[in-house]
Amino acid sequence: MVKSNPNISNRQNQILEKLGNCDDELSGQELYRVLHAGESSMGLATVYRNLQVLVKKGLVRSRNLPTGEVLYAPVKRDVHHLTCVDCGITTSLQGCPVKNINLPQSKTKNFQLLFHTLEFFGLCQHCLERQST
Amino acid sequence: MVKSNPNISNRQNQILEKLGNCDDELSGQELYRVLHAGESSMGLATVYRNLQVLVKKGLVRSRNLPTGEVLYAPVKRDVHHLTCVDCGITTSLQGCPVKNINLPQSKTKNFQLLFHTLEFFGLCQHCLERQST
DNA sequence: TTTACTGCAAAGCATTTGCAGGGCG
DNA sequence: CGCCCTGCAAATGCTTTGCAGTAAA
Repeated sequence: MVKSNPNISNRQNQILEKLGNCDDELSGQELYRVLHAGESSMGLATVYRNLQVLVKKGLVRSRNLPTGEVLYAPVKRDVHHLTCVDCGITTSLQGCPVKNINLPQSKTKNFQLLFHTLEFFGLCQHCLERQST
Repeated sequence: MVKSNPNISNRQNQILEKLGNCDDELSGQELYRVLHAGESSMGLATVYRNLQVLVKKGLVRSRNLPTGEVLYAPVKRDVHHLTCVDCGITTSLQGCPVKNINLPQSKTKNFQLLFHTLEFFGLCQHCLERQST
C-alpha cells in the first residue's frame, strides 16, 4: 500500500510505514518495540542503520533530545516543538513558520536541504512554580 | 569584569565568561578542558551541573547534536545552523529569521520562553558526491 | 562465489548520579 | 550545626561497531 521510492529496501519501508502510522515521533528504541509488537521484527542495530539511511535519503527527519535520544518522523510532517528545559515535556506546534524562509544562497548553493528543525525552549508553568518555591 | 546577575554563583560566572569569550559553541567536555587550561578548573560533573542551571536561568542556550553531545552558547548570541546529516559538518547562519515569530498564545501563555534553535539539515557537496559514486 | 544486509553482543561515550568531604553562615 | 556545592568514581542508557552467518544475485 505504501509502495514508494524504488531504491528503498523492504526493511526501510517497514520503518517508514510505522513512522507514518504514528502521530508522534518515535525514538529508535520505541520503533524497535513497535516493530516487534507487529509482524515485522528486526534487530535494534538494523533499525538504527536503516534510520540513518532514510534520513540521508531525505525521507525521515530526526530531532535530538538532551537525553541523547533521537526522535524520528516522516519528513513531510512539518511539526515543531516547545520544550521545557527543566522537565523536558514537549508540546507540538502545528504549522511551520519557517516554511518559506530564504537562506543565503552562498550557504545553500552547495548544500542539498532535506529538512529543518525549529524548537522553542523555556520553562513550563509547573516547573516555574516549583522553582520559585 | 563580567559581574552580572546577583544570584549567579562564582562557578557559573566562570562558565559564562568562557562561553562569552569563545566564538563557537562549546560542549561540556570542551568547556571542561578550556577551564582547566585557564586558571579556573572545576570537575566535569560541576561543569554539567552549572550548565543546567544556567540554561534554566535563561542565560545559556543549548543545542543537541546527533552524536549525543550538547553544545552551549550564551543565549544572546542568536546564531543558527546548517548541518550535514552525513558527515555532521556544521555551518553557522548569522541573523535569525525567526526573531519575531508569533507563537499561538494558547501555547505560550503558560510557558516562559528562553530561547529557540533553528537548524537546517541536508547533505553537503562533499557527501553528495561521495554518495553518488 | 561475491556482495549486501542482518542479528547478536560487546564496546563507546557524553552525561548523570551517589556519596563523602569541605566551605560558609 | 546545618546547608549547599564540589570532586571523584561508578553507573546509565542510547547508539554504534565488529564479526560471523545468511540471503540475494
